[in-house]
Amino acid sequence: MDNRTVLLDRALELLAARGYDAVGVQEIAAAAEVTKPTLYHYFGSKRGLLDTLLAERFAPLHTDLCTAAAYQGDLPLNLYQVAGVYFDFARENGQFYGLLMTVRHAPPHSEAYQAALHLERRQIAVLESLFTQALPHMEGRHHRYALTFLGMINVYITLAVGGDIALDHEVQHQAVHQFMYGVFS
Amino acid sequence: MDNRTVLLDRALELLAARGYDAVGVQEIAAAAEVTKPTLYHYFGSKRGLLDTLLAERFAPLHTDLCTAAAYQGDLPLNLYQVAGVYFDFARENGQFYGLLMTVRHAPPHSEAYQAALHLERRQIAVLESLFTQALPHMEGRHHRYALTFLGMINVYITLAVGGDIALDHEVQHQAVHQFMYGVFS
DNA sequence: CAAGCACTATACCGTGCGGTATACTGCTCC
DNA sequence: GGAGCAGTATACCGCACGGTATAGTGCTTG
Repeated sequence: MDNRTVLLDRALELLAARGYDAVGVQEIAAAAEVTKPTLYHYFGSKRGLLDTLLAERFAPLHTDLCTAAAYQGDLPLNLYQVAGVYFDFARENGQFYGLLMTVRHAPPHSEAYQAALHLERRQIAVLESLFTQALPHMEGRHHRYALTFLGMINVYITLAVGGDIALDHEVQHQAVHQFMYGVFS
Repeated sequence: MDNRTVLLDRALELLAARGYDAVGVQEIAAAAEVTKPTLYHYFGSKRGLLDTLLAERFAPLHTDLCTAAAYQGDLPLNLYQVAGVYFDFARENGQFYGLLMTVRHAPPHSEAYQAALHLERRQIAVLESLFTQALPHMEGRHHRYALTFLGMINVYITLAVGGDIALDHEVQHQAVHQFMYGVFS
C-alpha cells in the first residue's frame, strides 16, 4: 500500500476513536510510519486530510443510497432498501460510520462539523426527495420524515455497534416497520 | 455572580460552540475575566470543569424526567409527559442541550464521551424502566424502545434548533404519535 | 490583633501543536 | 545524460496547550 492510503487508514482509526481535535498530525504520521511533510504533501493541511477521508469513504455510501432511494411506486420497498444500504455499509465500514456519526453531531462551530455538513445534507436531500415523490400530499413533513427515518437507522446501527443486536434482515425489517407503523402494532 | 458561576457559564458557551478539545482552559478563564489558577481552584482540572458543568445542569432534567416517567397505567400519557420535559428543557437550556448532544455522540475514547456516559445511561435507564413496566410482555425490546424514543425526541429538538419547527404542544403530540403509530396513520 | 482560610494573580514549567524551509532521493521523459 | 518532478526526511518555526509554584489579597474567627 502506498503512503497516502496508509495515512488515510491510520487517520480513520485515530479520528474515529478519539476525535479530530484530540489527534495531532504528528501522531497520524507516526502511526502511518511516515513523517509530517509526507502527510502535508498529500493533503495540504489537517483539514484537507479530514476532507479527503470523508469524501473518499462516503462516496460509495452515497451512490448506493441514491440507487436504493430511486422511487418506483413502492415506498416501503424503498425504505427497506435504504435501511439495507445503511446496514450493509455500517457492517462493512464500522469505523468510518462511527466517524461519520461523531462529525455529524460535532459542535456547530467546530472544523469537524463544517467538514461533514454537506455529507449530511446530501443524505437528507436524497431521502427527502424520496418522501416527496411517494407522499406528494403531505407537504412540509418530508424533511421531518427524512430526519426521523435516518435517526432511527442510526439508533439501530449504534445498538449494533454496542453488540446488542446484529444488523441482519430481520432487524432491518423491524426498523422499517417501526418507522412506518410505530411500536403499537 | 461569583467567579465559579461565571466560569461555568462561559465554559458552556464555548464548549457547546466549538467542543471540549478545541477550547483551552486559558480561553475559558479569559472569557470569564479570571485567570487560570482561579479555574483550577474551583474545578481542579479541565475534565473536572466539564464534569461539574454536566452534573449541575443535567440534574434538573433528570429530576423532571423521573417524575414524568413514573408509570401509572397510561403509557401514551407518560410518553407525552416525557416529551414535554425534554422539549421544555431544550427550549430553556438550548445551549446546554446542544452540548449534551455533542458529548453524547463524541468519539468513544474521547474525554468528553467518558464524561457523558453515565448521564446517557441514567436517561436510558429511566425510559427503559417505563417501557418494562408498561409492556411487560415484550422482553428484549425495552432497551430498543428507550433508545428509539429518545432518538426521535432528539431529532425533533435538533429540528427546532435549526429553526424548522417550534417545540410546542402540537409538535410534542406529533412526535409521540409518530413513535407509537409511525408515519402511516 | 493575629491566625487561618478562601480566593486570586504573576510568572513559569515541559510538551506538543499545526505547519514549513530545505535538501535529498529516485524516477520519467526528452 | 541531464532536466524536472513526485515523494520523503531532517530540522526547525512560533505558539498554545494543561497545569503549577509562589505570593499575595481580603475576610472570618479566636
